[in-house]
Amino acid sequence: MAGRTDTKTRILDAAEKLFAERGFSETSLRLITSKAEVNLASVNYHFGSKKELIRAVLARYLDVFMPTAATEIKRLHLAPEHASLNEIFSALIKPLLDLNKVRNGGTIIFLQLLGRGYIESQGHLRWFITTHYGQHLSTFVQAVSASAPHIPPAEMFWRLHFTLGTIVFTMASADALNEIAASDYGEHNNTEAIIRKVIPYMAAGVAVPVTSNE
Amino acid sequence: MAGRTDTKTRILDAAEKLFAERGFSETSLRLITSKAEVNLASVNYHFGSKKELIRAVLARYLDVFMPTAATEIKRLHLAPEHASLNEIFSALIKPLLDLNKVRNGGTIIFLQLLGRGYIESQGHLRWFITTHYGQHLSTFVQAVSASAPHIPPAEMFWRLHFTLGTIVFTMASADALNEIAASDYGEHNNTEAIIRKVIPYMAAGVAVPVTSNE
DNA sequence: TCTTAATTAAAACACCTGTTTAAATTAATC
DNA sequence: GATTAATTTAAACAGGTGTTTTAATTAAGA
Repeated sequence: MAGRTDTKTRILDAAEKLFAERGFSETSLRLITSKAEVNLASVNYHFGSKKELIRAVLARYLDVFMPTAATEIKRLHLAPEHASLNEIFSALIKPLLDLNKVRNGGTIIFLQLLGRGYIESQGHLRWFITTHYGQHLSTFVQAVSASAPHIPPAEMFWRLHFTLGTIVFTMASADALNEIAASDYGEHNNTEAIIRKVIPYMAAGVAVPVTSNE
Repeated sequence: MAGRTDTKTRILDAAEKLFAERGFSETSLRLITSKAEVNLASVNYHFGSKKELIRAVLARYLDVFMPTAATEIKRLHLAPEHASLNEIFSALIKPLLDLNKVRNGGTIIFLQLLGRGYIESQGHLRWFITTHYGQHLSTFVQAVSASAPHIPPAEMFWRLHFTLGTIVFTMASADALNEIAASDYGEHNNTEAIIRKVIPYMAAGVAVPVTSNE
């Protein structure tokens, strides 16, 4: 290995921030490399293509988040009583907030990347995540299902995606919403506060009894 | 007026479909005009710019949806008893499904456009909607607040945006989710079925008591 | 019908995109 | 210290973008 050994890291750091706040296709390699203060061609040299850079950015977070999240969920399973939905969702708070230790603003960056990826990539990210982290994912789904046994699997499938939409859309607009909330209600929430607001909302929605609509 | 009088309409029809399924920045004017079978320059001639075309596409739906939605909400207010959250949200079903009469697949196109707009436009759409349709919007917010008086205004602000995220993200991924649901659970849902699934979820989340998290 | 205005059409414009090339430079190995 | 490999650099490439221009065509008004 040679050269300033952190060129790859500089690119990843600059890219994830820009991707999170403006989206993948709205972020050019020239913008990334100028913010990272590296040469344009270094992206293709180190990552091969922009698409693979996007994958690398996401993987750097998923590789940290997924295992620790799954561990937390399994820890809940060991408890004598079944955990409540609120507890299960809350078990994700620590893994999420730990991403702030990995990098400044890591939590919200990760959630924003997730949202951008789901919406922009037309299913590619969904496929990538389920094939690479399917084990961890089903641990989570099983825990939720066990905690809300009155919800049939197909209905649970939809509700968990509602949940994903709730958190991901919220985080994508978090900055804008926070500004409005601050000026209209004098509130000032950080990422953790927003997560703690959204969990009861999601838990209630996931568990609400299925009714044949009037 | 002269020429094939429906050039503007042809552009709008082609644009909204492409915008909804691939996003605004991923859709080029050349793709739009080729699908619409009109000349490239006609977009700038009739709309001035791509940005104004986007606005026109959204306005064509909002101008139909917003008034009828507000009318439905007001009708609920006239009832002797306060409407439940489920009833309020359900009051939006008819205005939404009526968009299918305006154009084939109008309902899902509108919701997808809304989601794309909120996420891609970095607050521009939010500003546009609140300034142009603020009256209708606050009618809705008031109805919801009256139906869940135990939720403080600031909390309600957040929960209604959670709700927006839920529906909008769901619709943006509706096609992909439907495919998975069909292959994994043998389900086949149309737009209305998904809307009817999501309403109880949202209503439960909006109304859940506020708790100081453990 | 003739004239004027509105619309359509083809081409070019200026700029931005991701990627590749080939030379210069830096680091590692013998 | 010489040689080899890894990395960085500047430049060019090929293609796509929204927009503008200029001329041809079509419709409308006198």
